[in-house]
Amino acid sequence: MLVPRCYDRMYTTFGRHILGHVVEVLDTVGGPEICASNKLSKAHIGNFFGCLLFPWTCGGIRVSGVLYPFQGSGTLNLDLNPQQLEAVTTTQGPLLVIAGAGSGKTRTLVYRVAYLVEMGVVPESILLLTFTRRAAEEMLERASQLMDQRCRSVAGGTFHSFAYKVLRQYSQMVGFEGGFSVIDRGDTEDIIQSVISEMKDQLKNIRMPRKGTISEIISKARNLDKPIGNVLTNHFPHFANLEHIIVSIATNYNAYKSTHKLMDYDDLLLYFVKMLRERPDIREILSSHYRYVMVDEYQDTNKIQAEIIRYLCESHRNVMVVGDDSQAIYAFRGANYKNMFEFQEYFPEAKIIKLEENYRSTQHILNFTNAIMARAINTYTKCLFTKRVGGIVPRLVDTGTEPEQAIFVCDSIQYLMERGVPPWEIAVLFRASYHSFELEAELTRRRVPYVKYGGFKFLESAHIKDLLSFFRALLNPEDPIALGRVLMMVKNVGPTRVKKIQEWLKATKTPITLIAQWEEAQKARLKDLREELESLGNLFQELETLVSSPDRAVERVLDYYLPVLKEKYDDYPKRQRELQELIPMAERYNDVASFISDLILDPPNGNLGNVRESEAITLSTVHSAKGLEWAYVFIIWVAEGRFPSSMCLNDPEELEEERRLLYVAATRAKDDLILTYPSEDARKVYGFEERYYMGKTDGLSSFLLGLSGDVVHTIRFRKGSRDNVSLAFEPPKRSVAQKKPRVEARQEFKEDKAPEAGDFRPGEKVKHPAFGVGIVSKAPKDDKLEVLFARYGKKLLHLKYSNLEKI
DNA sequence: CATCACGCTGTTTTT
DNA sequence: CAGCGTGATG
Repeated sequence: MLVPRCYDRMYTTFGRHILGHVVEVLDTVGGPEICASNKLSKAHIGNFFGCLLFPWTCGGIRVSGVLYPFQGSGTLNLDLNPQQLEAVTTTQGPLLVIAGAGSGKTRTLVYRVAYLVEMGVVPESILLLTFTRRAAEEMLERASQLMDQRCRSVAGGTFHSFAYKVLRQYSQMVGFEGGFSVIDRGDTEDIIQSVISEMKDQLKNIRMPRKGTISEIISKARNLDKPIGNVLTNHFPHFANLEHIIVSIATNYNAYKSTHKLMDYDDLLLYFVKMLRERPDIREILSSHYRYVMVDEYQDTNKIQAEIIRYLCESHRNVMVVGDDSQAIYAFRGANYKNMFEFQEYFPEAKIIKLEENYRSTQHILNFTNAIMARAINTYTKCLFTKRVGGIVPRLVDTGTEPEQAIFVCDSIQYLMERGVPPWEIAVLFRASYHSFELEAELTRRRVPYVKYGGFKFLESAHIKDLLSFFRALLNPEDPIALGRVLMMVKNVGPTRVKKIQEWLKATKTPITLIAQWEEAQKARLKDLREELESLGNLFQELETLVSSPDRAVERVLDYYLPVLKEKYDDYPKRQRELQELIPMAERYNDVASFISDLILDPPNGNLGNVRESEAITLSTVHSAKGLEWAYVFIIWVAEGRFPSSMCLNDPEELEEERRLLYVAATRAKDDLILTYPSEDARKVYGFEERYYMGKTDGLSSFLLGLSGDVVHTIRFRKGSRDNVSLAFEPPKRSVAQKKPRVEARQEFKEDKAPEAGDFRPGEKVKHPAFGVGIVSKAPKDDKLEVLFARYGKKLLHLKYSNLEKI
């Protein structure tokens, strides 16, 4: 007997797999014993619409071996809600999806890819544009698990990587006949530096902004599609008097790039859109190739990206954009969340779908985030709600000083891990990368492994740039910056000789391999120099034979470079290890050029491979945490001047973005959210801080002032009182007396023996130190076990980390 | 001509 | 604290 109310939850299970689970369908009604089960086959299901009807003809399903008769399946959270389903199945025409935090946006995109393929759309004609390439890869991976391997052929990536791909194909159309190389921000700054030194007679006695600031100004002007003067008055008023100088630096910078066949990140988009504007024929080719376009994180696209989308969809108008205006956090680099609303102007026939049910966080957390956003100046398009009950009210912890903040967070993390919370469910978020330095030191002292995301770039460290410049110089002999960097590594070669050598190379058209023939190096006095140049020439000669085996090329460069590295840095062992990480990365490529361009378009995150990710907690800037989630989230430094950043306090628009940033941070939390700030004067701790924050009031972030006690609980923490940590995590009603035996019981259990996989079977009742009583819902696999808890919902637990007890 | 030691300065977020 | 320019030294 079928229970009809389950229909709306079941009708979306259209594949053999639901998010990686093997699904079997039970033919008859009744208990597990009498259910005959059929493995779902393609034939059985037919197509998606066959699936829609499917539940009417069966008695229940079995998911990865666990039985879900229809009577109890209402809690099964593996499918789509009606809005998500509508977004998935609306494939024709423009579609705007406004998707709140944790509303299953990614799942919707994944299902939509799978659905399109299921409906017979050629995978190569689907284009999925995302914010990072990792996001695209993960979505396509999940879609492949849902459907089949065809989903891997879907075109996906960032706007920048897509632009690169297209521009390489049509490079002659944009005036780059022999192709081009992509440069990162570091290269940009190097070029600006050299442009400035060329212009230095014009610039004497002028106090110039730093090169990083100049490149920021130029980039912002281009991304906003506004003149430099405009950007200066709006964002850098103190440099407004330098307008004509910066404009001419920009002109020279652009000229430099085109003569040397270089494109920066902005160029990729700008040349792409320029080509689309001017060439209806190419528009038509692309538009007929990519028949279905999807864009994720649409609130963080800029005007140029929106224009690119319009051109790409010109003829078919099958475009779905997904975004959330309340999570727009990239205005500083020219993003324009108004694209979300302007979409309807260009696509008036667009269907609009809102996803407002949050599946991630507890209601307590949403109460908090809603309260933060309720005080925003702008009004946003949705309000989140959840069916998740239980959990605990977010805490705001005043930790006194910064060292105590680090101690509190470390104590808390250790407290949680001792109680079985796996490290990958814990994250510490902060506004700016350097905010975590103190915490990192404390974690290192206590040997708590962590992975840090955001801030410092692997690619920007000097040794990596050194290494890459060999390949740059190899691939693009017209790139004097890269070659210059290489030459500077040679002993007794400084800026002057670099310049002379480059001029000589150019004048005599000598290939780099014969660099040792440089006239001046023939002098007997400079024998050492000539030998150095000879070995450099040999290196390049060998590299030319290795262009199609990047891993061997990296090894060869390392042979040459490691001695230089040892000379240059005291901490060379660490740097050497990082460099060697590049070898396995290079192995995946067939040629050096694609290895290098991929590295630049999708730079790897900071710490590579030093810790096993499964052992490590996460530290991340809020920007880098976008789209991710953890059970326990700490947000540190919620202090005025840090979060919001002191740089944004004067501008209401920027302050508004800071607020959204805090919203993004808080909505990463599934079960528990803890905010911390040092209320006392932390300035005395660091001389450096003292100067910077002089005259500013630290103290609590204005975003958190005057929140009601229902929304957040305030706690004081001072060093040396670990009780405070338990206070922060345990409901106040529970007495200390009750708490103690629990801990002892756990220790006894530990002495016993570690639980084995075979000890737990689906359906058994277990007790978890932090989550309480639950029922095993999925058999152990790879030491992992899924348990359904009354208060916390489904949890994937690691047997090694969670002290589970059978009861 | 390269290199080193010194002191000053400005601190965000990223494809 | 690091990245920069400056001036002294080899």
